[in-house]
Amino acid sequence: MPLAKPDRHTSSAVEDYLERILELINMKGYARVVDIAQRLQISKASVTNMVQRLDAEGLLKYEKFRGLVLTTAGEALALNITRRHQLLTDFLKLLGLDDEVIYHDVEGMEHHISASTLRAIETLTAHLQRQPALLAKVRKDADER
Amino acid sequence: MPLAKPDRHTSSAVEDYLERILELINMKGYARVVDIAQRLQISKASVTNMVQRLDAEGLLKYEKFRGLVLTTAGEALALNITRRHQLLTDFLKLLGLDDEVIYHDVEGMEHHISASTLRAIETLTAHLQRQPALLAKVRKDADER
DNA sequence: TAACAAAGTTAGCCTGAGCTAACTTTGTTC
DNA sequence: GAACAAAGTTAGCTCAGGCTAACTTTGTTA
Repeated sequence: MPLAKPDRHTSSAVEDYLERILELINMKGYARVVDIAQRLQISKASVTNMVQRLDAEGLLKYEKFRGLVLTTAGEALALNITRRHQLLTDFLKLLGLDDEVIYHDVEGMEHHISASTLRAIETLTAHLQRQPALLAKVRKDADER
Repeated sequence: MPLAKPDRHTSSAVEDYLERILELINMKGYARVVDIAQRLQISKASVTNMVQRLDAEGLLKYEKFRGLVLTTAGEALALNITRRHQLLTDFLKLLGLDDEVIYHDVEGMEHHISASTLRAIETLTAHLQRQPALLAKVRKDADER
C-alpha cells in the first residue's frame, strides 16, 4: 500500500495559500490564521476551512487553536511556487514593467506555467541579463507604443 | 442613463468560450453548441447555459435552437483574447518549447496577462526574432538542464 | 410523411471557494 | 482571577461553472 494518496492536483487557491504561509513563516517564524486572511484578502473563516483541508491533504499539520506547520510535502510545494513566482517576477522586471503590474500578472500566471516553460524563461532571463543594449531597446520600444 | 452595463469583469471561462466560438466561426462560418462543447471538452448542457448567459451579457445574440452570432462587443473581446493567445504562443515557440506544452501553458496564462505585459512580450519577441544566435544559445541551454 | 438520430434544452444536482453571524478559545491586563 | 479583546471556529449561506438524465426540436432519409 502506498504511503500517500496520489492525485497531486493542487488548485490555484491551494498554491496561493501555501505561498503566503511560507512567506509568513519566513518573515515571522509562524503563520497565524488572521495574517493569512489579511494577506490573501479573505475572511478568517475561509482560512480556517482551507487550513483544515490542507491538513487532511497532508500539506500541513494543524491543531485547532494552536497553529500550523508545513509538512515536508507542503514545504516542497510552497518552495516550488515561490520559485516560480520569483523567476517570473525577475523576467518581467527585466522588461521594465511596473511593479504593481508585475505582481498582478505573476500572481495570475504562476499557477499555469509548466516546468519546461519555466526553465526556458529562466534561461532566457539569464541570457538577457548579459545583453543590456538589447534590453534597453526592448524597454524603449515597448514603452513608446 | 448609460447604454450598456459597466462591470466588464469577464472570467476565464467566458474568455475561453468566446475564443472557441470565434475560432469556430472563422473555420466553418458558424458555431454550434455541440462543437463548442467538444472543443472545450464539456457537456452540451453547460454550453447552452453559458451561451444564454453570454446573450444576457450582450456578448452574443442567441436564439434557442437556431444558433448564435457574436455582437460587436463579443467579437472585440474574442479578438483580443485570440491576439493574446497568438502572441504568447509566438513567444514560447521562439524558446523552442514543445507544442503541447505551449498550448497548455498559454491556455492557462492568457487570462491573467495585462495589456502592458503583453506589449512588452510582443516587443521582446520581435527583437529576439532578429537575434538567432542568442536564441540558439537559450534553446540549447534550456534543453540541456 | 413517418420515424429515427442528432442537436439542443431543461431541471436538478454537485463541488470549490468564498462569505457573514454567532459562538468559543486564548491571552492580557487590572 | 475576572473581564475584555483578539484570534479562531462553526454553521449555514452564495455563486460560478461544471455534471447527468430526461425531454424537445430539428433535419434526414426510407
